[in-house]
Amino acid sequence: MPELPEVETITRDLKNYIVDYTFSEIWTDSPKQIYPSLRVLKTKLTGQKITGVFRAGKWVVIEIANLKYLAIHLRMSGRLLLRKASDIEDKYCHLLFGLFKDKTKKELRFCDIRKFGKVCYFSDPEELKKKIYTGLGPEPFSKKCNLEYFGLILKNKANIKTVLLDQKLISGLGNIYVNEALFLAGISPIRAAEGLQNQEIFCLRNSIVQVLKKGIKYRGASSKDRGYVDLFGKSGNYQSHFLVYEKEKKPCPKGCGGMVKYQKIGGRGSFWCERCQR
DNA sequence: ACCTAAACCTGGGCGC
DNA sequence: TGCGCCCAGGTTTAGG
Repeated sequence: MPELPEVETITRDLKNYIVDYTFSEIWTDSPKQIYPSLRVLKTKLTGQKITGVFRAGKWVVIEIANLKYLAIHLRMSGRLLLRKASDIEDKYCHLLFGLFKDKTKKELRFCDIRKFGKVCYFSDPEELKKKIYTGLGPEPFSKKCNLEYFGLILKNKANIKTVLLDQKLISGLGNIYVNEALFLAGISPIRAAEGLQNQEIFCLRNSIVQVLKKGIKYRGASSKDRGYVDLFGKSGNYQSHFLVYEKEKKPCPKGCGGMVKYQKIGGRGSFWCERCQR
């Protein structure tokens, strides 16, 4: 259930803790989640050094010596945990990478109750581009994601919420942060994107940047038992700052006297205040 | 071309 | 205690 801030938190920690480590043994009990195969992963990664880690939308990308890549998508229930080899087993661990640097050993464990997550090996930057970046719109914090671009993607008959969740148009937003951003911007999730005024587009863009930054500041949202935790198994704290998400029937935090409404929109749970969000 | 629903999976929580 | 049903923050695919 990780969205941009959760993936960003994991990525930053990975960058600090696994760069310069070398892959040793690799184990899985869920080969379906691996692209192209466990065999390729073992052949191509064993003995290779990690040179960098970065995020692309909701993907964690681990860069390996000679421009090879390991791209990981956590989908709904995926977790990445960095453990000592001697640490007790993690529940629902389906893929495990042994790592070492000099005499220090670690384990990068990919855990995933629902097995929706994906771990992909790409043999060059071209393949990474083709398989990952082609499906991703610009990063919300990037220069490319300016007002002009927002105006462009919002020329869309679909409702605003569906547009913002579309990774091809803008990458990294998920259900939580869209709910929160629309509340901040005072825009109803059921509005058609194409009906937004310039002032509203301006406000929406600012709100998106604001909620994402706040999400990163609090190291992500861990609102459900089986939800997101960071690389060390620790919960984030953004859920304590939710304004409308999971606040059904609670008073509107703007104090308008209305109540937070819940309804499914495009199959996704949506929370908003009908008085403040038009 | 477009939108919706189902599928991918599992386990926790709820009502009976 | 146990069964059946519903739910989940993501994404893809099948069907209308």
